[in-house]
Amino acid sequence: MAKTKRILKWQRDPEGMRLRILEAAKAEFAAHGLAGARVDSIAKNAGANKRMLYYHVGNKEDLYLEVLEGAYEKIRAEERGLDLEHLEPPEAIARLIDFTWNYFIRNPEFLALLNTENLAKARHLKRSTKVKSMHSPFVEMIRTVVTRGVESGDFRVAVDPVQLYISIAALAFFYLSNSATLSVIFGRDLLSKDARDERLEHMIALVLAALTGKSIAAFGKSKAPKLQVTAQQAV
Amino acid sequence: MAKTKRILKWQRDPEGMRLRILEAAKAEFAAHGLAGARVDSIAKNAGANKRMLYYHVGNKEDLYLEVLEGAYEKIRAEERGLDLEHLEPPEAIARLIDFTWNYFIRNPEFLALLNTENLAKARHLKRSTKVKSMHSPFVEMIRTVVTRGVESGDFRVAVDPVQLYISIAALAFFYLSNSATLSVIFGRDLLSKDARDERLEHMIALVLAALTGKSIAAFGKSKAPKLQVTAQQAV
DNA sequence: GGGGAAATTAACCCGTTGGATAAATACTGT
DNA sequence: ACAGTATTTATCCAACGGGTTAATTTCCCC
Repeated sequence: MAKTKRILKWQRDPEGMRLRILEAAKAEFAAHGLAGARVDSIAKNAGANKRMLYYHVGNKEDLYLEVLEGAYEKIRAEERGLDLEHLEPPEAIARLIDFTWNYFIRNPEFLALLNTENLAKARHLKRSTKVKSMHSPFVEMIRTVVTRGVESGDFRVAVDPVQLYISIAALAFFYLSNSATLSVIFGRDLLSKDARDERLEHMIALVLAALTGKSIAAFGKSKAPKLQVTAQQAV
Repeated sequence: MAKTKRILKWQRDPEGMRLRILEAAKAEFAAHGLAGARVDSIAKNAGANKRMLYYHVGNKEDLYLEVLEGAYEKIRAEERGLDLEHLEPPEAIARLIDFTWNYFIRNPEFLALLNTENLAKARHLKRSTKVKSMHSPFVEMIRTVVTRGVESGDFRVAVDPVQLYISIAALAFFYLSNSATLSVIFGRDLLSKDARDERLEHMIALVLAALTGKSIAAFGKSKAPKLQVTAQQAV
């Protein structure tokens, strides 16, 4: 064992390399869009060589699609863990809003990637086999909550779960995705802690007030637990 | 006057040329983003040549900023014509939603441009002198409506007009801007006539139900006048 | 311990793109 | 008719950017 300790110029690590490439690609595509992303920049940030991208994943568009699919998989996986079934319907909706909001805050690249894909008119997503099947379970989950809410008398309406989900996503997504321009226009920092707390309360109050028709004093799951907010104050 | 009828190879039309350039640039930036836009393509679609872009406007980024400023000016101008002052507050809100929705539908490039600018973290907008001042009047207009609504008893809450405006814009913007990916995911065509009508009703019902706490049978300004919708059905 | 596939590097290729320049030509108001 | 302005045509170019080729290194299995 008295071998000469060879100095390795590099180590083999295909899985790790692949992950680093996808991570760097996600950041690059999110920061600059598909057209603005630079393959060389991805390689460098992955601590790799441009050749590696093509070796492990494929060309720029393959890379992009894989990043996009990964992003969808990630949020759907977390959504599955939400477990809204055994919450009171209003609480379940509040939790859904809270989760969506915080997921978007924690994963700003997700927003940028979706915008990029929509600029491309979902051209890549349409080609994806993985993504299409991932969503129906989640819609059913929301439908169940709404149905339970109507039966229990908590909700006065049977909302289309797709409309409801889109609205919840919209309230969070637009605010965060467009915070840069909105902050300039309104002359406020919309991403400050206070502004974010205020927004979350506003969204929950808006949706729950519409669904229940009541003021919502103690739905609890708000990220600002100190403030006991009523719909009167917070919509 | 027996002049030779000269055959003109081209006409002078600096203003027209400038407009065509900006129009073509708007389409190009909206379709491909800032990085994806091609200066040569803009020139061709403007019926001009590349030299003219630089002669009349400037480089690519100057061109982009001018397009962006023009887009903001246009929507603010139309908003000023909304004239919400002498409507009943709930009707005023419904009209605002209706207008916002239809403006976005009529001007899809506006949505794409905003997304592009947010991808750039509002880098260009921050440099713009024109845009910053254009917005406060509009917020005041909404504040007035809300205040009137609270005083008249129509609204049970004094909403922050900025939050309200962002929410209204969000409900419309996200749906339309992301319609490509959402349509794939939910397996529906979200841009069909029926789907659009349904969405508009949903948005109005959601916001007005939250503000008024009542069912909203006849707020009238909906684009689907045949359907007399109650909040019960439409949220 | 060595052969060979797998992983990685380094170097190169070549079309594209934004931008600049020069010169010629045509138009239009005065 | 003239002068200044608008427009075209032609060309250039340097940087960039996606993609490829060939050589090199590593490491696993026999």
